[in-house]
Amino acid sequence: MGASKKILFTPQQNRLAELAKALAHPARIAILEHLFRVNDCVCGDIVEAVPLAQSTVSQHLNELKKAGLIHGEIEGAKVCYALDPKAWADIKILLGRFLETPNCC
Amino acid sequence: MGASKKILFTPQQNRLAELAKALAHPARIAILEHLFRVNDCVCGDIVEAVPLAQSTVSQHLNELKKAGLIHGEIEGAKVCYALDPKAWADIKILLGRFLETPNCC
DNA sequence: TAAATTCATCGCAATATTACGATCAATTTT
DNA sequence: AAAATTGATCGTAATATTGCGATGAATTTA
Repeated sequence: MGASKKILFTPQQNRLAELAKALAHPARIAILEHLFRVNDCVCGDIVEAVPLAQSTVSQHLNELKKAGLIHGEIEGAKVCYALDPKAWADIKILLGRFLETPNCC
Repeated sequence: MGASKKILFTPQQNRLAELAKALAHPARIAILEHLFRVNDCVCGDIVEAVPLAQSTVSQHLNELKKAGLIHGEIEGAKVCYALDPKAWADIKILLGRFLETPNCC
């Protein structure tokens, strides 16, 4: 075994875990921070902003896309990546609600 | 290769990724939600709240411990798990600051 | 003391992630 | 048209994660 057992959890729990997973790598944090800074539509200079090989960065971009956090638009030979406002609102609500639950022992 | 290259990123980026990683599994979300609900010091009934084997739950608890989000205190034969208020404040600030960065394209 | 409970850890297997170089298709530039 | 740029994808390899049963150490209960 070793496959994650999504069936056993609620959609909310799975979605929250999925969003967290998208943030669970410093390179992806760095990519998102870069997209924050350059809030104009930014293209593949992301590769230069992250100290990893081009193919690796491409994979990380794909994971962010799969989670719905960003989307890329083809613009000639380049691709324009941008944050997805809808998904971003989503993550704010879900994570916000999660973090603000009254806690503690 | 395959090892994560922490050296290449800032401590903040690594810590944020580490915290996100701790949340990146529905079972761990479920465990934390359970600890939220039972805000009295709760003991190992966590296993019953999560539909996985005891050994697996124990591993997830250990990952939450490693990230500093919870800590367990031995109380006789049982162990009392509770949220760590300090780490929780930490995650709120780091994730909050991250999520509230002005965005978007 | 013997049996039961509680929870961590070990050993194992399956799968996922991380990373890179090489390559490919598409588009630009020369 | 030929060369260069851009960025996705493939192949490969190392390592991490997920999950379970079995076992073990400690404590409780009978």
